[in-house]
Amino acid sequence: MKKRVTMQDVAEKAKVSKASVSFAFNDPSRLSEPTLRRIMDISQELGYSSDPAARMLRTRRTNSLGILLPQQIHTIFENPYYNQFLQGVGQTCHAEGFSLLLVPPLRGSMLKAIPTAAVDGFVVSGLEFDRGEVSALSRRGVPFVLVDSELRDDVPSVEIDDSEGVAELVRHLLDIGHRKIAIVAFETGTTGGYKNWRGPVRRRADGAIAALASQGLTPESDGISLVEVACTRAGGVAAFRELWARQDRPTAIVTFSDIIALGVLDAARERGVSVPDELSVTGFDDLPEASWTFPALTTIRQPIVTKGRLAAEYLVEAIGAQQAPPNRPHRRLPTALLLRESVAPPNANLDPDSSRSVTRVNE
Amino acid sequence: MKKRVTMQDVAEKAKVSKASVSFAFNDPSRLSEPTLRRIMDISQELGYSSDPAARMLRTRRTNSLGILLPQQIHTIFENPYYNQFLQGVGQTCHAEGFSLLLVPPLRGSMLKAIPTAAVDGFVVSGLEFDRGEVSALSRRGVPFVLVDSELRDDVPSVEIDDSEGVAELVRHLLDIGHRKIAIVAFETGTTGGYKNWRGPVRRRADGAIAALASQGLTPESDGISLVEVACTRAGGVAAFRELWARQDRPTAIVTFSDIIALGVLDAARERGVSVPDELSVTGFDDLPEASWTFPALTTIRQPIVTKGRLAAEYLVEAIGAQQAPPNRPHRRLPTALLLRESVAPPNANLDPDSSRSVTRVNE
DNA sequence: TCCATCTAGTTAACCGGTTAAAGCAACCAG
DNA sequence: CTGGTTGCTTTAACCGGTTAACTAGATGGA
Repeated sequence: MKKRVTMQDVAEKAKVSKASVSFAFNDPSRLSEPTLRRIMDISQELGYSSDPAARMLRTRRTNSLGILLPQQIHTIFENPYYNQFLQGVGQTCHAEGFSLLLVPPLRGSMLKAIPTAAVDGFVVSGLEFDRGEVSALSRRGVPFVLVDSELRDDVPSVEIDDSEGVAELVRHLLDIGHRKIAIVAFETGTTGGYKNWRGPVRRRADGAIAALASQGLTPESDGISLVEVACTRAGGVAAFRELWARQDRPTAIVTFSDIIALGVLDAARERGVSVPDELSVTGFDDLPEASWTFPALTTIRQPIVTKGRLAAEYLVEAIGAQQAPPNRPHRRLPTALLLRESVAPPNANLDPDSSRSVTRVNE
Repeated sequence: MKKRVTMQDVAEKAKVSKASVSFAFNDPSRLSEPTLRRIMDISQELGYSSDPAARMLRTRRTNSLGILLPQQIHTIFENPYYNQFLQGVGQTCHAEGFSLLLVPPLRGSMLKAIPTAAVDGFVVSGLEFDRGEVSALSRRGVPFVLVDSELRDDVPSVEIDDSEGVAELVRHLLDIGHRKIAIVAFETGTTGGYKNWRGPVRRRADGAIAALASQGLTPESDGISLVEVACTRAGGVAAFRELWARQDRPTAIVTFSDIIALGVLDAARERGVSVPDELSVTGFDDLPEASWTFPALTTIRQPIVTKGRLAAEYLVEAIGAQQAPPNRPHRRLPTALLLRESVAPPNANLDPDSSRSVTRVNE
């Protein structure tokens, strides 16, 4: 158990000041050739390695970005959405030379994790509503960018047009004749039904409700229902079973995540229900899996990788400009409706033509 | 642009010492009720948030683990292997309350990234041979665990039995009659053919060669070949095309990664080559995708999640014991041969019985 | 000769927390 | 009255780098 080697140790042995040792590593041109060589040799000999914490304290730079996450890390990696999102953030990290710190909730709270992370800024994911996080982030004194949570006008954010994405899909279902539509959201940790939903789920539900309204339908109308389940394949299985057990079965199930939709497909297949002949199913995200399944999933594509990349770019920009308040803090990315095989008109035999893949893009 | 609020500011306004402010946050029981309340109120009012760098410098703790990676972050997230591995590491982070810092190479070098990362220890992945990294890590003064690189006896590592895994597979292929076997490795950045391969690829190749030897075959024998491609689906496609263009086509392609194997399956299907009737294909890893494809992939399962979890647990243990040298630094995990549909005897019609899934476990 | 300039280095003040040790008052037991 | 104990708070020494400002000596042009 030997003592750590510090800059002071090197300086003494090389008979120079601490400053010179610092220059040797950070600005070698300020030293003469022999001095530089001596310092480097002695650093090598003593096994010197500089202390990141000390450097960070003095320079106020860490060279890492933080991602504030709503769930524990191992859960995040089970979710293909985050895989894509982190790819995008990773692109920016690479381009700008940052490391990436994954910051899960500390003792169950995102709030508590904020003051302890040594980062130059935060990308905040999954903040559905503000329990004090925004204020804690401001205190913290580093820039931050919210993703999928346009909570306040004065806080930068990157998001997608959840509402219009779902609205477009639901309009399509209505157009081809569906009138018994079940909406399957993922849980937001609220109680009291869809009226208390928050964040992206709320916006998606709003889009669906708006589209339904154009046909005079409401969430309370016969045949329409809104339920919530865990955002997992198992959640999708549960959703299908619940909906199929009802008197008034839906002809279309609109889920707010491809993962849930895959679970619905699993359960339907298990039950011998043919998709899309007896039931249409839709997803959200366009994960890679969505196009591999049988039948291929009709879904709302969102540019997840781009979202991650842009959020991080935005953040890096704010870090560079030491305080310059961004003048247009919100950035909204479009979605695209991908029509694949899992949707057909209700009670129709499978029309071969309907299985072509068609794309429509918003905006 | 306002100045940062420090502990000193709070202390002055509350008419107490810096130490009391520190106690208010870290050990409130040391303060009287009114003082504590006053300090907390004023912290709130001024918007105080403690500085992680300063705390880290003084306490010598960061509460984060580092993962030293061989590629840029966005590339890592494209690789399902790392997805699983990070899940495992994430489990330990959760259990032990750590954040996770992803540390990609800095200006192309893992070596340069080591001194700048503020972490309590490193899990090192993909270090195929030592260009000074081990020594830099020692200097750095934090514990570290190598994964899949048993480089030195005195450095802790977690790995799998690559050699025996592949040997078992190749023995099986030989048993069922294959004599024309192509081995497809992924690139290790070396030149000069298989004799210069390093790391896991080297060990896997050694296993294959040992198994071949039991039938009097060598890498130079007719029908046997060892090639290397990128560890991507596209790499697998390229490998199939090259091998299939030869005079002496293999009856079995043994790849060192499921990703490559999937590419081989893609290319074979495109070419109208039936697997396993005309060609047997095998992978390595048992990624989730391996069991979904048609035909399901015969592969060597390795416990990736467990490997990540154990490496991190090992690291946390070393961090806790401030210097205690671990007495058994190497941990080797077993592989399992999973026989699925992509393998059959050469030139045989598909035997229905051979498509059952069978498992054999080493050791 | 004198002053400006350049080179190679030094000095010392930070950065913002933590914590061992000490101080001080009040209380208590002998 | 004395010495010990308890409860609350302060003092001051760190942790290990970075960097603005300064010095000393050499060079050089007028």
